[in-house]
Amino acid sequence: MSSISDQLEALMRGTAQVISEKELLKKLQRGKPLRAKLGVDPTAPDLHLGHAVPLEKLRQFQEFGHTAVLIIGDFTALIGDPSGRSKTRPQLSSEEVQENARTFTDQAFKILDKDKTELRFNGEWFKKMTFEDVIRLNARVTMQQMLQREDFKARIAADQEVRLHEIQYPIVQGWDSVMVKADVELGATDQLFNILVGRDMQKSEGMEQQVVMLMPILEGLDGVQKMSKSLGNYIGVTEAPDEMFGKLMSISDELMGRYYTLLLGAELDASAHPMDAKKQLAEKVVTRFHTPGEASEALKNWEVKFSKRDHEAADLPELMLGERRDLLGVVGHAYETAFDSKRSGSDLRRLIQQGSVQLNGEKVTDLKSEPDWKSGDVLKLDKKRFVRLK
RNA sequence: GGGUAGGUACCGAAGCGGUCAAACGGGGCAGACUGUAAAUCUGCUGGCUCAGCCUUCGAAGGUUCGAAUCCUUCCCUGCCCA
Repeated sequence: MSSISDQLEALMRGTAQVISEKELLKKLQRGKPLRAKLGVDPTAPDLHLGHAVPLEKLRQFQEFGHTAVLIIGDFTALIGDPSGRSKTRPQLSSEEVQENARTFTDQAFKILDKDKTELRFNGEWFKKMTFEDVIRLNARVTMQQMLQREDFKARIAADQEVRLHEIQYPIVQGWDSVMVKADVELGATDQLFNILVGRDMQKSEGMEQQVVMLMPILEGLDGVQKMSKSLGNYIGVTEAPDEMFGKLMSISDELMGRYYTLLLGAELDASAHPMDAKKQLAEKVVTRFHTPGEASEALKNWEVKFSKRDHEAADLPELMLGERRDLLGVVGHAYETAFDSKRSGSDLRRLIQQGSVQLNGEKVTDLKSEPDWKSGDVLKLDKKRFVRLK
């Protein structure tokens, strides 16, 4: 068993802000397992590496014998967290939320130890509330407090709308902390405000206040904006090894350092060649969500496909020709069947005319031509997509 | 409720009767260069049976040879006042 100070040091690692370390120490010294809370909204059905950052921290708590309390915000998702938002989040229907919640938890347990996780849905307590309860809950906070919040302030300053339901969000999230008696609440840095409200709520309930533990926000593939599904700059935890590997390889060197600290909890070895370092990063991350075997397979595949550009040897999706034999038709068919991606005709035309499409390494730009398709031919669609004809 | 400013393509933002599928910027995609990187340069960025045609500028009507641009009604948002 590790000492309290070792534990504290490990828990503090990689955090962006903790309020406060002293409180955390005090709680740890008590020797009782802590209740570490992480709330997630099942707004998007798929988890990505950005979500993985706080989940990893939560797992660390589990490893030290604490209880992970994972709250699925089936109720809060109906509101939509305004954190970091410059506009109102769309509200989801209960059906969508239910559906998302399922896939969400399945994926979260790729990281968390399911047996040591207390899974809660906040609809459990909120759906029972009467309007009177809601009013009373609201009486606990002031308008001024809510307006202190940066997101709201900014929107108000920019003359953008702020809907009343949005200012309910922190109150609701805060109440979660009371209901699950959280000792620590984890979250990304944009959760500071929400989590602090939780502390206030606990205080007014005469409870010991939770420690706020904030994790940095992981930038997406573009290296600028935070990783999010809606921005399309994400790596999903369920993505195939090759896909995941490829995406990781496409990040900038600068971003790679971030990923090292936040995803691997390690420092980037500055002496290594950036590409080697990146390959290692990719391999480690893929291992985490798949298996070591699949990870090294993905590495090999990537090298064959992109470093050596040896598409003969690469493991590519196979394509059965469809009805059409003309270039435009085949390319469209390839996107649809091999990559499940529907593109408009104009889009395909553009791609072809701009020289993205190559047959066995040769650019082919005549839309209507009907090349002599042969089994084994390699057709490049765009930078990342290739198929082999069957 | 009163006053006022607005609603334009993925986003921001021009346009204010024809030359508008709609300037410009961002984003995205592609090409060149590379380490499938970044940066940079270039091109593309509504759809289609693509030298042509069809559908877009909050919605529905109307005026006109012709509307994103004018009129009417409606819907939505900001700001000021109450």
